[in-house]
Amino acid sequence: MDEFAALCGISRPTISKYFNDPNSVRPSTRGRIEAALKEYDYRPNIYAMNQNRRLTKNIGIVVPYLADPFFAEIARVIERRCIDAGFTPTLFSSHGEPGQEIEILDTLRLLRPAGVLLAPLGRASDRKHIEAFCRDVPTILFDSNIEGVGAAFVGSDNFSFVSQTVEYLSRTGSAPCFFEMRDPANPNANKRRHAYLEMMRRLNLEPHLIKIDGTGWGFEEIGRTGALKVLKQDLLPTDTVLCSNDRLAIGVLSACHELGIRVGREEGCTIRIASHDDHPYSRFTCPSLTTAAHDYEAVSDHAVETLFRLIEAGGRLETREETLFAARLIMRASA
Amino acid sequence: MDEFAALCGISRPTISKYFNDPNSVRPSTRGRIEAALKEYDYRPNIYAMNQNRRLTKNIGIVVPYLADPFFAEIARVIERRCIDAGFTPTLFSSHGEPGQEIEILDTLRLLRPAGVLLAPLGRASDRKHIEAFCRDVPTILFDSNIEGVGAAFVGSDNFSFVSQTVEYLSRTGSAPCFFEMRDPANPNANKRRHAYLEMMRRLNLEPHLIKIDGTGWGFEEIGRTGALKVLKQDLLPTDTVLCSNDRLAIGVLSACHELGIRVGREEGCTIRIASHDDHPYSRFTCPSLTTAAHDYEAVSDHAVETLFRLIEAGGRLETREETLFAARLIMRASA
DNA sequence: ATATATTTTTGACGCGCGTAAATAAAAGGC
DNA sequence: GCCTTTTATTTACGCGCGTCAAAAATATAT
Repeated sequence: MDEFAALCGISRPTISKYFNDPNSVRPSTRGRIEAALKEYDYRPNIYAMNQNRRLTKNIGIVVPYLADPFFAEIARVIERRCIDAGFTPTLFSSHGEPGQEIEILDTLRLLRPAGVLLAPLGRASDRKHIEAFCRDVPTILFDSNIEGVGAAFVGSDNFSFVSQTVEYLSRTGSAPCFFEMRDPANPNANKRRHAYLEMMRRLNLEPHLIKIDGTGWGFEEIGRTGALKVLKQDLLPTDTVLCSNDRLAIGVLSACHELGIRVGREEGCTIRIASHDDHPYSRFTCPSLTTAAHDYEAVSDHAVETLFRLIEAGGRLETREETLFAARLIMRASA
Repeated sequence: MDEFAALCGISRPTISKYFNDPNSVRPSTRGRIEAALKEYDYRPNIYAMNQNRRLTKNIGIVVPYLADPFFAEIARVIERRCIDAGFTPTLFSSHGEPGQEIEILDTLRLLRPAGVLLAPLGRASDRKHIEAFCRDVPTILFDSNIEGVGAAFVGSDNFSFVSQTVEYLSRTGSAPCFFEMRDPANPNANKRRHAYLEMMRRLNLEPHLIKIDGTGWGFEEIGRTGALKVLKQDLLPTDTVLCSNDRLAIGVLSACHELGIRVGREEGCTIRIASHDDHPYSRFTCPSLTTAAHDYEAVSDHAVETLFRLIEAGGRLETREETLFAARLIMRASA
């Protein structure tokens, strides 16, 4: 920066000022700087800038598992929003490991981020550690909530998801059973089960929970194995299956195909399958998957906007906001 | 660090030395530091460390499109390897945009990475810019090659992929036509087309290329739309389709299902579909997808190991190495 | 105990930048 | 042209650490 300042014949502090806000210097000065900029392609070192700045332009984005296209997609949208707003996002994935999540938060502190958008692992998360982090760094939780932690939570309204699918399925055919992992790591899964039970109660229908075994993030395989077992033993209490999430449903569809069971609402189909999330691939499954869609855009936008508000407010909001977006039922071929 | 040094009653340079290599200090000193470490959970600021270090422990990982599970998966494996080797990887996605790729490389310089693992966008990449980057930063290209750029390239042998699928398909049924995008962004796609043509020549079979329109990274949708058009107009020259990659194939499968065309090698199926990549979802498609698998592990491991060698060698290798790993044919239900 | 080798400490400088206060220069108004 | 306001410069310090050279302390060998 010293060299560059010399090259444009302007003092370094003025250059520094320019990079913090191009409009804070006189137009003539700005012109000279920008002319020199074209010639000598200099750019300030953002990591050195962050060392002394009162407030950096860094934003941390943390997702639990990036190899899940759902998170990959939401991360992509959020990243873009941050860049467009003049921030420098850095993306981290916990890769499903609580240890990694802790490590990431510890590293993130050193970046001195203006704010963080955190989608926690869920039940596996170290609550105390995340709490401590949120006390020091302005943080918005998204996707999965941890009660009372972070300045705000932005996510989807699980009841809205399940109520729509249950209502639709039971209106157009037999009432659904609920297909889920026995021990789901994600708190949304529990909320969805409760929503299912509540909806069935309201509709005066008998609920059936099918809990399958399996751990980790390989949901498709877990769903497939679980479905094979259930289907082979003919344990399905109804011909309509509502899966907790699309990735499980993808596995169930695969199992059905393997067993020659035709899925859908067409003539000749013996089972209907629906699910939740509107996973990027759910429109390409065979048959395409009837599901309840997240309002990706709304969740991303609102999470980012809330973070910006939080940053501008100096890192504190008056009350902890919880914003939930309703789902949109997507009727496709599977149910 | 000053404070922490005072707390353990040891000088700051010694602490600094400890963090660079715990074994470089006397065991008794090390013991005292580690005891204090437990008590006062201090950790050095990696971004400040990187400012003066001769060689940082940073590694940059750049992929073209993280919402593609193929890259998400490979990034996950590579990240893990780097962490295990004591490095600090930072992951970036170009999100399919050449501008982003340039931006990422420019930002990456500032991190002063010891090395970079770069999977370029391909044809859309700004070759000059990447070349300039590689001159300054030790870089290994992976997945898609840019001739002569970077210290080495690690990828898969496209001929091995296509030769195996073509051989298998033509041996077990009618010879395949080749289904691809008209204007693929990825150089591997071109290599695969050439491999297809060459294999058909060797087997003395007539080649058929089916080129479909579409741009961007939404390959499934492109494949689906293209296949719908081709199938509806009955333009398929043979009952066996070899897709350039699995994501296109997922779209083709979806189109077939939509049109009631049964896919597979079983009785009653009218079309066979095979593909390349062994995408994480290809085992869950309906029917499951016959494909040629990347040796993910080998590519990841070798890329990382080559980078470590490059770093230890001071950033230069004697000659530019190109390592290609053979594919493994995965026979599933679709062909 | 002495000499030698090893480790640690001290002190000082640098990385690339932000920031604050005092001073100097330029712009605008009359 | 002079005065006031705005903007730019100078100077100096700080961030959290690496690194180097010289001096001091400690360990090892004899």
